[in-house]
Amino acid sequence: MMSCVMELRHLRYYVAVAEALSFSKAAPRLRVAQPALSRQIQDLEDEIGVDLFTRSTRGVTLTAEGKLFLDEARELLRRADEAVEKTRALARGEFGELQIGYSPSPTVEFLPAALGEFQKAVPRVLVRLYDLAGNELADGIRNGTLELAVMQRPMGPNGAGLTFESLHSYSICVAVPPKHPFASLRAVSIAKLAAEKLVVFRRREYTDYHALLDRVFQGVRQRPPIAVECDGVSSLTTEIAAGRGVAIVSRVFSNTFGTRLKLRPLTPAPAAQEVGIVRSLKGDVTPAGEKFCAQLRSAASRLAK
Amino acid sequence: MMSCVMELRHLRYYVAVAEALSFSKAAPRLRVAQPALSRQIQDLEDEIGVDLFTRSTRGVTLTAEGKLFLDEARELLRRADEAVEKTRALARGEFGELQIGYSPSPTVEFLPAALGEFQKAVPRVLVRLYDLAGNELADGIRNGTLELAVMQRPMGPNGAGLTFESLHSYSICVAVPPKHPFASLRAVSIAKLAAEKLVVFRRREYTDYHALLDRVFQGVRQRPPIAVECDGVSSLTTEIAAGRGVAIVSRVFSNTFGTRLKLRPLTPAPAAQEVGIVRSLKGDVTPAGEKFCAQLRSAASRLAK
DNA sequence: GCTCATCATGCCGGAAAGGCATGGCGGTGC
DNA sequence: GCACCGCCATGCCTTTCCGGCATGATGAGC
Repeated sequence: MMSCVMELRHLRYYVAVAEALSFSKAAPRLRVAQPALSRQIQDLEDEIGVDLFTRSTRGVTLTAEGKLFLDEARELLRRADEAVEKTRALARGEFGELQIGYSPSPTVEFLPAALGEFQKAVPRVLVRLYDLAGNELADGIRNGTLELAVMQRPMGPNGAGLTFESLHSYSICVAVPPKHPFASLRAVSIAKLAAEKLVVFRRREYTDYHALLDRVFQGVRQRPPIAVECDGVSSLTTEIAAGRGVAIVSRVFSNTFGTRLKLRPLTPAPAAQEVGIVRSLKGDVTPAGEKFCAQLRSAASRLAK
Repeated sequence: MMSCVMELRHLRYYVAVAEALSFSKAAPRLRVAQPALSRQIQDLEDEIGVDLFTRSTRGVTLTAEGKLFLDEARELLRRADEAVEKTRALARGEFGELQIGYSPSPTVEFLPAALGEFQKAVPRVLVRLYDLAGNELADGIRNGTLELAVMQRPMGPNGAGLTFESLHSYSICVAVPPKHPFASLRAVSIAKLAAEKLVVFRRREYTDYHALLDRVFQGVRQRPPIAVECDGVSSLTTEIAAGRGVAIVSRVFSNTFGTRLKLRPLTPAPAAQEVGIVRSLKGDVTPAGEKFCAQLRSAASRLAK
């Protein structure tokens, strides 16, 4: 009986014989005796129902069908190796897709570097970055859309079902124009802010920012009045530089402001803004995700220096 | 020892288990006992070095790596089937490429029909047609560039190493304007042509045509003078219709000339122009080529009616 | 806690692949 | 033209490994 079905072994043998154009040459390369090879190729030809070789006493030549099948067999073997390699790479975290959420502003000092190094280290991982608001990031992780997020520590109900790993802390400061009286102080007491006007981000888009403000002024009798709400960092910078007021921001903005504004610490110092990795409590992180986290930690630790 | 290498069997088993999400469900479908399946999948996982299933007592689920590998395995099996099928199709003459040379003019009455029917019957065969001069066709077949050619019978040294199979014969006629005295005759004797002027195809491009002329006027004392050489059928038609002379052509042009010219047989009738299939004496014709020849014969035989 | 379903393991039988020896067949060289 | 050599095919035996049966281990459901 020859109810034998085609196996990859047949293809491996076939390619070897077709390349050597000889059974006896191919046999030792395959660590197999020539008669065994002979029979395997016969089985293959029986299975296909087509002669792939024309045998002669001087060796073998490929038939037209044999040439076609050689190409196909090579391709199949290549793809088989590739399939295994891809699967191993996925398990090693060197292949696949990564859905990552982030808040741009607080992560600007280390996320770009981490991402660049990650892509250089494992170029076969496709990283998709999602710039979302804080609660959207948290929801995305909970429902599995996002594997992890790089952002400030989630507060209150927003953090349910999530874990937070702090990578870096930014102290809370007051931003003032260079000629403002505060600029010459080493630190500014929160009480003194009552006499200033505040430039803030819009409450609508920046709820986390306003939560921060609430924490800073917690227990203060009179909060400073709001001079203007801004829709972003650049307009905030302009407003303050123009003297419309001062702003409460984290030290992460020091690079953004450059020499246009001065940052002074507050006394007593409010709780610092923590920035780090948020992931689901239960859902697993893929190996690629773990590698990305490691890269984030590395980039953030260099930042501390 | 588990020196087992991956075989298609592993992939077939894997896909079945992954689709059933159960060893015991998949086993009967594969006509295999469940323990055997179990072990084959274990071997596969060992070979890859990655867990593809997460086992539980209720069944199995795919890991992320398993999902990827399932896609890859399905694709591999599909391509393996395809490879075998393609090879079989090639052997049946239902797949591949066909390099075919032809002379357009003498084959116009059956080649287009044969080609159309062939493409309808075996659409997976890509037919490449080469419109070449007679000697180029013969050379192409001898050096293997062309598998066969559809053309007039090769004459003299041009036919060395080739076989010719006649499909249709066209008698040799004289083409005259409708008002020419010859038009009222039933046949024209070759001797009478001496008083006419000849419109001919250019010797440079139409060596076969001039060989035909030589045969027609073989043994004739005085050949008619050549009035003009034309570069194609349309200019030849125009010249004759304008009264510049008459032409010796095969009856295949009767459709081309329509009512603009009249064709009259010659007496004594010269050897007819045979049109058919030319192939190499030794080189094999592929199955697809044979199929094409059969289609040509079929189309040509209908022509005779 | 018992039962049931599911996957894993041990053991054995058999089919298929592999190895060795040999036969058949052309081509080469003397 | 004959002997020799190289190559592929075949016969026979051995080995390997896959498959089947029986059974164990484990967790879910009642």
